[in-house]
Amino acid sequence: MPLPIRNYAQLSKIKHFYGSKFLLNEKIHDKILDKLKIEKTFKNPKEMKVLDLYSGPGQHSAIFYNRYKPNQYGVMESRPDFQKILKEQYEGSPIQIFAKDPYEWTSYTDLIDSEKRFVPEKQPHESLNDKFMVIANLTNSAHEGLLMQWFNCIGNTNWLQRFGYVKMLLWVPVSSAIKLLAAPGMHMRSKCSVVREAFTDTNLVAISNGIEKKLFDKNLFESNDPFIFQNEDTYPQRGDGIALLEVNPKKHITDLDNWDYVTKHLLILRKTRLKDAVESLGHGAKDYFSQKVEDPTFLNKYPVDLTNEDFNYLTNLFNLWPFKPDIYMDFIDIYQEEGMM
Amino acid sequence: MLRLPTRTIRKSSLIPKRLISLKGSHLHKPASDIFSNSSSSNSGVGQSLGFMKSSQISMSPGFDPFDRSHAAASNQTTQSRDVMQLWSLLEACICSKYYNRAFSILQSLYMVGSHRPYFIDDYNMYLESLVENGLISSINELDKKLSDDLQNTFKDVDYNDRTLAIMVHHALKYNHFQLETQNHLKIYFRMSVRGIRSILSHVNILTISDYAALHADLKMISLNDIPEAMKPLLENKAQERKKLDREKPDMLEREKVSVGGNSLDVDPRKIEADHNKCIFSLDQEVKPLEKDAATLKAVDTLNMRVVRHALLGLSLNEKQKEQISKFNFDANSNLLNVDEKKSLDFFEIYRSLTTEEDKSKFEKALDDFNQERQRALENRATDAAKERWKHDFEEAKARGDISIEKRLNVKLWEWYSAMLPLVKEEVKLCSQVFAGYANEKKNILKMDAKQDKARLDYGPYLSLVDPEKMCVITILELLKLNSTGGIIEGMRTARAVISVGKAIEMEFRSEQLLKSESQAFRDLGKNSHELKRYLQRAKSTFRSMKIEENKIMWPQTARAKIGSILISMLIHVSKVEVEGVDPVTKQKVYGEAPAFAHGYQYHNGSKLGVLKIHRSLVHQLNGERLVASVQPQLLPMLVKPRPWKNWKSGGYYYTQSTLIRSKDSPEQIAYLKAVSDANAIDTVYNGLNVLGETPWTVNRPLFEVMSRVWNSGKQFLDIPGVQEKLTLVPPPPREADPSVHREWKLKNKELANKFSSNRSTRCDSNYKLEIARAFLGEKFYFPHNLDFRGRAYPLSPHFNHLGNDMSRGLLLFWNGKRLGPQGLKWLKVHLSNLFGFDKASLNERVQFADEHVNDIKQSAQDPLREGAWWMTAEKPWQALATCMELNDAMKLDNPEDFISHQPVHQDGTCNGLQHYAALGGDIDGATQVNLVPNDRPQDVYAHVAKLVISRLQVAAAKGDELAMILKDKITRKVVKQTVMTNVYGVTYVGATFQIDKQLSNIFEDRKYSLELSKYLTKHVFSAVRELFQGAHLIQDWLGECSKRISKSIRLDVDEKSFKNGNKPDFMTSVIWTTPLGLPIVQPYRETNKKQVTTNLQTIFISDPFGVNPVNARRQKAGFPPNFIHSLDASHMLLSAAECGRHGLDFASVHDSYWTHACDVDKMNVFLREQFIRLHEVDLIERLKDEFDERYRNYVQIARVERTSELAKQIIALRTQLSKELGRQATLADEIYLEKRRVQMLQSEDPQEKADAEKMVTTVSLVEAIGSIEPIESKKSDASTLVILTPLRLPQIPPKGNFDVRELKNSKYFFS
DNA sequence: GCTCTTACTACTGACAATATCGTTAGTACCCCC
DNA sequence: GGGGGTACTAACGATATAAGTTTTAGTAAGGGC
Repeated sequence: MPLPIRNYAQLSKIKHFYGSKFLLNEKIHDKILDKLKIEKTFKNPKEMKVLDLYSGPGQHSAIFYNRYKPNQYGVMESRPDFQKILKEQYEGSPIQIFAKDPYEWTSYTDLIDSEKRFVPEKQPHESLNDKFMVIANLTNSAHEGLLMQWFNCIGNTNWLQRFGYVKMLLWVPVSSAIKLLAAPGMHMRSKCSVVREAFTDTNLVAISNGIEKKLFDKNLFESNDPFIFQNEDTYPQRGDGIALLEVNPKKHITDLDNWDYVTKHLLILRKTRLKDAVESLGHGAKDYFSQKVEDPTFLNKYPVDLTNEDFNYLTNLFNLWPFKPDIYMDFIDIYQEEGMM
Repeated sequence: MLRLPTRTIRKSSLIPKRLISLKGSHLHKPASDIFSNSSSSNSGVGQSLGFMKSSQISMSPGFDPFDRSHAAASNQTTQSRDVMQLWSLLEACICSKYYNRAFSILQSLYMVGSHRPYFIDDYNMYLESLVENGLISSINELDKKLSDDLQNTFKDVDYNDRTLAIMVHHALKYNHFQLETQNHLKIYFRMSVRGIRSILSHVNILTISDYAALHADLKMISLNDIPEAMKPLLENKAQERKKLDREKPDMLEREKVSVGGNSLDVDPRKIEADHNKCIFSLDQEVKPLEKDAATLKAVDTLNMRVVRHALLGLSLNEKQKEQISKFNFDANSNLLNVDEKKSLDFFEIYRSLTTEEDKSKFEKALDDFNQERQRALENRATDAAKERWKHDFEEAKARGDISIEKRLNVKLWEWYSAMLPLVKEEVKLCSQVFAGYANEKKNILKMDAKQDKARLDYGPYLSLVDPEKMCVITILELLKLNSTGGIIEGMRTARAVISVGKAIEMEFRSEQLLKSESQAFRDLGKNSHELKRYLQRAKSTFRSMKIEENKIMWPQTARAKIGSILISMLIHVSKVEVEGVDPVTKQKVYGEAPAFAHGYQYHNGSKLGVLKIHRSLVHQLNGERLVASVQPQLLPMLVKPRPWKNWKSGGYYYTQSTLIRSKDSPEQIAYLKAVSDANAIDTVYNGLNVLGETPWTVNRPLFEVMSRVWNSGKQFLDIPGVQEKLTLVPPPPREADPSVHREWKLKNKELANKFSSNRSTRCDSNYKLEIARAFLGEKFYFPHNLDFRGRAYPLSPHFNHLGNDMSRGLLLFWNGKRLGPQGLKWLKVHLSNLFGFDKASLNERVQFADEHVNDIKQSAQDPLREGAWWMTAEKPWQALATCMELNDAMKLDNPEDFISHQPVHQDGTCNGLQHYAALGGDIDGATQVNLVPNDRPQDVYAHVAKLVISRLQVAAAKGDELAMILKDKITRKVVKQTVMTNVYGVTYVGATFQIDKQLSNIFEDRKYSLELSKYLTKHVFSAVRELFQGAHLIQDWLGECSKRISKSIRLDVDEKSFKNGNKPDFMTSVIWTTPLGLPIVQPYRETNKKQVTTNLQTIFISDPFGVNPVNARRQKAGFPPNFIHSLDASHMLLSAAECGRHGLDFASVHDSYWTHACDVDKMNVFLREQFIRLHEVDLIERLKDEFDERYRNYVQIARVERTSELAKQIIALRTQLSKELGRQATLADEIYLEKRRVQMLQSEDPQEKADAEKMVTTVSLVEAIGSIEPIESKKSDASTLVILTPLRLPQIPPKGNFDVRELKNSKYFFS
């Protein structure tokens, strides 16, 4: 017997949406799932486990459950109004409600390691985990930081990503999608898009209508062919649009600390030729890199145009530099001092 | 309980008095009849203390805070900013002799209409420079130039007497015996605007020779026309001339110098030898500062001998005599005792003198000597540093030193040598660009063109200071900034460039001053000693004038630009040897790397430009004594500070300081200037001068103890130990849980934080100790100025009596006074207080000391013994100093005969609350803070703790769990900080944090203790509120007033404020006048930071001359505590002045007053009298009157229900208005109309006035209704209407009936 | 129905700063009438 | 020769950045009396 699904009109009555935005049209959710074809990864969906973070009112959760009947489907939601409606709707149903805060790392360790209420299968970091998937709604702009951290977790293979390369379906604000999907040379190219490039294959699955395509890589709309839904099918309607990303983690380098340092610093001077920009990596870096980089044209490039491959190359050189600075000193300790004068 | 005879009753009894004083009547006699003692005999100021005069000035209609008086040219911000920039550029161009550019800047300045009246000053500056630099070759040429300029180019400008002074000075360069010259001079004098004297008053233009020529040779002026300070010099000059005419001066003759009437015969040969030696040593060690330094040197040399002979004339023991004869009294080579062996302990000598006569002779001689040293000190710092580097470098070279670990100074010298040519080249390029500018630019390469364009900007500034000095300054500044701004091995770029730029500017200023001074007095060379006195006086007149004249500050952008230019050059040349490990071969690798590197760091997603200092250099820096690089403006002074005479004249001799440390608040300066010019704040100056004139010396025995501790490198009391380098925790494995990664980051941040705070306290202690070392045996002073609330602070930041326990322990009064019976008692009380035993009766405290007599002895004799008693004190270093003092006293047969130098403190018990209690008239509160006489001191904190406990017990009885847990845990200590900071407006969260700090000692669980703290804070707050009910009502009232004021609008508001439609920018800051007449302007405005492009990166800085919207939140939060602080500051200054008047040495740390032990009783009487004097007037009521007056006609924005009658009327009026305007009427329009109405109401014309009375505006509608309270609405939706209402402040809360005069006999008020 | 408490969302000055891009305003030059 | 338009540039403003999250007040709603 399928789980009941509440419609837009019912769900939009909820008092607080806590700054998050949800697609609340059952039909469109179905179309998106059609498009996603998660069966390709999860050969036997009935054996899979799904952890649905910041599920909100849980409409999509029920739709997903009804469609795939996964082995276990957990929603983690900490916000009272959502908790309330989830309980009303799904308490006692196959959808398990975890009243924990997805923001807290301990929520996961408690759930998985201590309470063992939701234990995904650990698979080697070789190909996508075919028993475990994460769905999350991070459309609250305040959660952008969390989104980026989750991407870092892919690099670190910790958090939920310790169970292998775990596919994630992430609802994010369009602005975050633009940041993450930016290609080399683009206006919004930044470290987080390099992170995405380095650790994942990410697709744009669906997106609000009325978004300028040119904000994305021009090939992206062709290759991903995202489903475009109407803003009227989302709630709350005010605010920017949202997008659904399909994140597929992949194999990547492991020397992340140096990589992080090099990438971060070079992207500050994104339009300064590499030969000059490298000097900001440390005392005398310009001399070192000019001497080590063999291809003279390479140093004439701009950091914003570099691919992750390029950054890996530079990281490698940096690592071999005898006089490289201490990358762990690269922080500022709180603002103190300054008496009166 | 509070009895409430309401304020109205009280008020009525006060009204007659207030009315009189409001009118400023002379008839009003101070209410001091009650105290017939001397406290209010201070003539003139009397009871009003300055408030009335001052507040009237700053509210008078003619006063505009945004006028140019403070350096802004008009109330239009952009214009004032432009003027400022033009000025500084003009000055720079003139000083760099870019006269063409200067002239075109003058033309731009001329275009600024509002600046026109002051334009002539700028023109004079230009003219003076032309004349001084010989660019005018004849009298006629100058005449022609002037008439050309003023008749054609600057038509609307008239010359003034200063212009004429320049002309006169110029004419006198030619043979003045020629008739033509004389004719010109006559014409100039006839042209005078305000009389000959006015022309002659320009002592900074006319020289002594000029005066001499005019007076003696030409008889054109009489002696009386000549400024007072110049007369004696002139007379002397006349004599000298006569002598010169008669005979060759006899060198030997003049060796007979007399001091204080004692003629000292000296063996001429010996003196000659001295003289030569001295010249020799000067040439060897320190390069002469400038070409005419030779002349000055001769004077100094003579002076030196005088000082020495004066000293040798005193009754001294043989050893002292020997020391004196060996001591080199050359001011230049003996700036300060860097080398202890060479030094002379003046204090020791002074102390050993027995007769008053000897003492005064000694002090006179010392003061003379110190005058020279102070001058040298303020002017020679950079040269001294450079010479040291050079010396070390050459020594190393001589030794053939090639070690990797070069001495720091050797490196610095190398950088300096490498940097210098670059700087010189750049300066050259700049002047080439300017030459090009003169011949109309020609096209060059694009890149170069861009660079040249930039040079046009910074070029003038770069050419002002000698390149050598700029190099030294750059290096020193960067080294000094190491590890500031939270960067582990480096500094913020922004700070670095600004600091360097500022240092260059400072150098320029003092160089300017020195240059013009020696120019002005160059004809007065070899003269006798008496003349020096006059010369000094004349010089100080001259200096004050020069300093005050200077209104120009370089814009931040200019500072940043030259700073960045210099820094990038230094980055380019400075290299250090480095070693590293090859990650592949694991071999050690050696190389060379830039010592400084520019880069960025992220913090919370925002980028921060940093200048990193290479590790290998950082290690070296930690070991060095950096005292050499302390700017002399930051040291105590060897002579009495220049007394405060007006708002920017006082303090150091060659540096300008302002009375108030305003951080970029032109508004504040404007108010200050207005009252200062009207001489309305003399009481403030008096108090401040007393603070500045207290002579100090270093406690040598204590210094020696500290020194030993320091050199051990170990942690001791509050001195952190030496730490090698920062070792961070290695990162966790990649796949560790994110929370582990986070922990790791936090841990490292904490480590770094601890490290750098340790480093900086150790560094700070190092500064303190090094400065103390330099001032061992010296007599010195702390020049003071005020923060914006009027609290006094010493200008010298590192080492002063406001510092920590260590600094305080190191300081002694230079003057000694016999203890006497009371002195001995107070010294003991002082010791007891330092141990924290300060809530007992005085006798008990004396007893405390008596009981520990052995501990005292032991502490004094063997201070570093393990577990010595003094270390257990709350303020150990001061306790040790007091132990030593007591011990020395007790060695005498009669300890009361002991001459004591130890400052004894009297602290207010929670001074803020004392003022609040006096304001609110709370009897309970007043009792608790010792305003009411009592036989033992009351302990507020304990009392509050008690109140809290009883509250908790009540709550616990009702079953409150938290209360049950807490009720036995409350001690005095738990609540102390919160009670104290409550007065200063601590937030709920802040207080919770403070309490948690205490509770976390008791409760393990952090979260739990935080919860408890939160709960407890609530109770503490309400307990304090209950105890100081009146005080809190006042606090609320103050808060409400400031909120309304900072959200009010002036009628002549700038239209730009309404750019956001009906949500205008609020521009009104809270302004009040302290009882002493000091206007206080809360400087909390939005900062308007902008990016400024520099050579290295853009930096983000605010323009100090912008007038930005106020930050209402801060205005509100800041006002109550600031008001109280302004009162305690007033109280302190009054007490200081009073103590000064009675010959007491006085110092203060805000609410802790210091004097000699024997004078404590007197001081206590004075300070209580002054407190009463302050609070006799109902200050709150007066404040409201002042506010009502100052903010009369201001309007505020309110919301009323649309359905109300008023709303309907207003809507109708607005509709009508819109129709008339042909567009939607705005609030700005309404304000404009209201302004018209108010203006017309004040009109002289009866018709206009009558019209105005009939006029209806939206504001007048509200006014007619009176109170909008019944229809006021808090909501902001369609049902409400936004309207303007007149600004109305809330009613003053009722006052309790504590009478402040009771205080008179409360001996524990301060104790 | 009223007041008081709680909780959420709106503040943001500590994005306690900087690189880069886009837009606008201003200026100079050229061409056409 | 003048005026207008165009082209260029300086100047200003806006925006993204990284990635544990952060106070604090004000307002709305809710619950208790």
